[in-house]
Formats: sequence, C-alpha cells, structure tokens
Amino acid sequence: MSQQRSQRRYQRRKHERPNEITAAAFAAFAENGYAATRVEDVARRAGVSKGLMYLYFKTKEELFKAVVRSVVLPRVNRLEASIESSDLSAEAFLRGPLLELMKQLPGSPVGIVVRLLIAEGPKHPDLVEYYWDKVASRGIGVLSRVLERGVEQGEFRRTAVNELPQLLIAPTLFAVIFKLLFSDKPLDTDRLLETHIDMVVNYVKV
Amino acid sequence: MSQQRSQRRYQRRKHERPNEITAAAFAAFAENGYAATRVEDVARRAGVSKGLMYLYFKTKEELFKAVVRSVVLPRVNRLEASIESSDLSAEAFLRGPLLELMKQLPGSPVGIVVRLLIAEGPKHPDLVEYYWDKVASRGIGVLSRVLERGVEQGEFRRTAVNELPQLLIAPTLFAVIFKLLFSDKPLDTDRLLETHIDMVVNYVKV
DNA sequence: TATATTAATGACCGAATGGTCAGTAAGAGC
DNA sequence: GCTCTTACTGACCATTCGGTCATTAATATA
Repeated sequence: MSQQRSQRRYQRRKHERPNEITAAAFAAFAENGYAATRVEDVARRAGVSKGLMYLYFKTKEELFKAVVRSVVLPRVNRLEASIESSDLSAEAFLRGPLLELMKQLPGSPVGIVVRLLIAEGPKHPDLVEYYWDKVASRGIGVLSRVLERGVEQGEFRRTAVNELPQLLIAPTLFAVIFKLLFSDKPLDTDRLLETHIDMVVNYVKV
Repeated sequence: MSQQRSQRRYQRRKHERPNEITAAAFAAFAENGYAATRVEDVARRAGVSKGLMYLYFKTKEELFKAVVRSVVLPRVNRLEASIESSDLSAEAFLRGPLLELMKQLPGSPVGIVVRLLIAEGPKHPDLVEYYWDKVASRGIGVLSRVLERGVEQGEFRRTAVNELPQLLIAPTLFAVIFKLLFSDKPLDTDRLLETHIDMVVNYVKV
C-alpha cells in the first residue's frame, strides 16, 4: 500500500473552515437557540475539534455574530439590488417582487435569525446596532423610496404610510413568528400577505 | 427589651410567597432572559433562599411557566370580557377599544413574555400549546367575532380578512418587537397602529 | 409554656460547559 | 527527502448553576 496506515486524521483547510463552522453554528442555533447550544456541538457538526473553534472565533459570542452576518447580509444586498434595478410601476412592484420576497421569509433562515435576535439581542447591543445599520434601516429605506416614487409618478396619494413604511412589511414579521412558534397551526401566510398588500395599495392609490 | 435579640431571620408567609416569587422571576427574566437568569438571582430578588424556590416550584421550568401564566392570563380575560360586553358598532369597536389595547402592548409586560416565548418556545412545547389555547386562539376568536358582527349588521363587506383576523393585530407584534429591540430608534407606534386600523376599516367597510 | 409542625435556610453536590494550552501531525518550502 | 511552520487535536481547568437535603427557627396548638 501507499503511505496510509489509517486515513489522515485531519486535513488542513484554513480557508474553508470559517464558512463551514458558521454554517454548522447556524444549524445548531436554529435547532436549540444560542444559549442552549454548546460550542462542542457546533464543533462536532463542523467535523472539527473544540479547540479549533477558538482559533477562528475568539468567543462563542463572536461566533454568534458571524452567523448573523453570514445569513443576513447577502439577502439584504440582493433585495436592495433587485429593487433599485426594477422599472415596474410602484403598484406593480409592491404586488410583484416585494410580495414575493415577503412570502419567502417565513420559513427561511431569516426567521431563525429573527428569533436569535429577539432572544439574545438585549444581551448583545452591538449586534443589534449592526443589524439596524446593515439590515433594518436599509430595508426601510427601500420601502420608503418605492412609496415616494409612487407619489412622484402620480400613482399614489401621500399618506401616513409614507412616514411609516414599516407598515408595509409589519405583517411579515407576524407571519415569521407565527410559523416559528405555531408551525403546526394552520395559517395561510401567503394569503395573509397578499391581502395586506392589497389593502395597502387600495389605501394609498389615488 | 421585648424578645428580639436580633430581628427575626425570616417570616413564614406561605400564602404570599408564590406571587412574590413569580413577580421576582418576571423581573429577572425580563432583564436577562430565561437561560441567563439563575434561580438564585430570582431568590435574592424575592428576598428568599434558593432552597425555598424549590419548595414552591419543582423546577426552573415550572417557574417559567408560572410566570407566563401570571402575566398573560389576566390580560386576555380582561380583553375578552371588555369585548363581549361592548355594544359599539364594529367600526367603533375597532377604532376604539381594540386600537387602545393595541397601543398599550408595546412596552407592556406582554412584550417581555413574547420575547421569552420566542426565545424559549421551541424548548417548551407544552408552554407554547398552553399559550395557543389560552391566549392566541382566544384572541383570534374575539377578532373574528367582531368582524362577523360587522358583516351581519351590514357595516362590513365579507373579505379575506374574515378568514384572516390575525391581520388586524399583526402590526402590533411588529411594534412590540421593534420597541423591544430598537428602543432607542424612533418609531411612532401609536400612529402606525392607527393608520393600520384605518386602512383595514376602509378596506372592509361596505 | 411546652410541643409539634412545617416554612425556610444555606451548605453542598455533580454535571455541564466556556475556554486554554501543550503537544501532534499535515503539508509547504527548500 | 528533510525541516519548519502552523492548523488542528483533545485532555484539562475553573466556574457556574440547577437541584438536594439535613438542619433550624417561626408559629400554630394545646
């Protein structure tokens, strides 16, 4: 035989480790929440020793933040891009791409992150701040611009919704949390969101 | 002097202890969340030894459930009563008592409970079930009946909202969570909720 | 006042877990 | 090949914390 008595005990994979570890951590946090997940669980999932975890992430909290970033950032970027590049009318945009995005959120990894944020946020203020800057405020900005465009083009009246663009996606959070907690109870979240958008559009349309 | 060398070390207060302990536990959970709160912290807050905790609550989890019950039950009962006894028109009810209730939720203890439920729910399925039976489904029932009454009296059309009464209060959850996470960011939750109710009423009114 | 009852204490236990570090072996560079 | 760097391991430590229990003292009863 060549030179393997037993297989290599491990491979060195400096580059891939961080992503693999955050992925494993996300899965573990999703199942058990942050506090109840042991660092060693994550290590096992990632096929790595506990010691290595601390080479790439100084503390469990650092790992947590890395997870949130990795899940949330690409999504927001995609959203922002897809919106800015759209040439639909405001109404068509709300009923089309935005509604589609909203429908996808319940049951997506974002739901998990929301849960983690709600549960752990108060203990990690800088993470909350990060989320606000990089996600929430950008999301609000996008909604705000869509409504504004609608007004400029004479499609929409100017209403309180212009100052409260959050109202557009508020029921999405409800749907996310409902599915999270009561996954076995019936609720047609798609229809809920459709109805809501319909309601808003009727309300703001001239 | 009478018979006190030093003050009594403690008083026996069998009857009051449970309430005092759940109150202390609520405060502690509110500050730190469930997992991060030590039983001994709660004991100290309640002015009681750790051992006594286990006389009144078999486990930390039992204590948790008692807290949720104590905060949530009286509120739902009050809501249900106030609604059934009202003789307002459906619209007046939505714009009056219901809106008022919604406005009160962000910042109330309910917000804390919601956070605890979201964070710990997946690990305490029977608690979630309890919450569904005693709170969520009853709340939905109330909303449903108001809308139904509106239809019967010819005030409202029959719309998708009749089957999705959750839509009425969905933004309340958003407001609760927003205030929970981003307490320092501006958001006029009262106006948000008013606008939403206005929108719904316009939508369903004949 | 004497006795019985039990509310309440607090020292203690053991398991769990975040984090460390001395040592090992993969594999890059020569 | 041989050497040197360093990615990686896994045993270990310190601490924390849920839960127990033998003991104590407040108070009800007689």
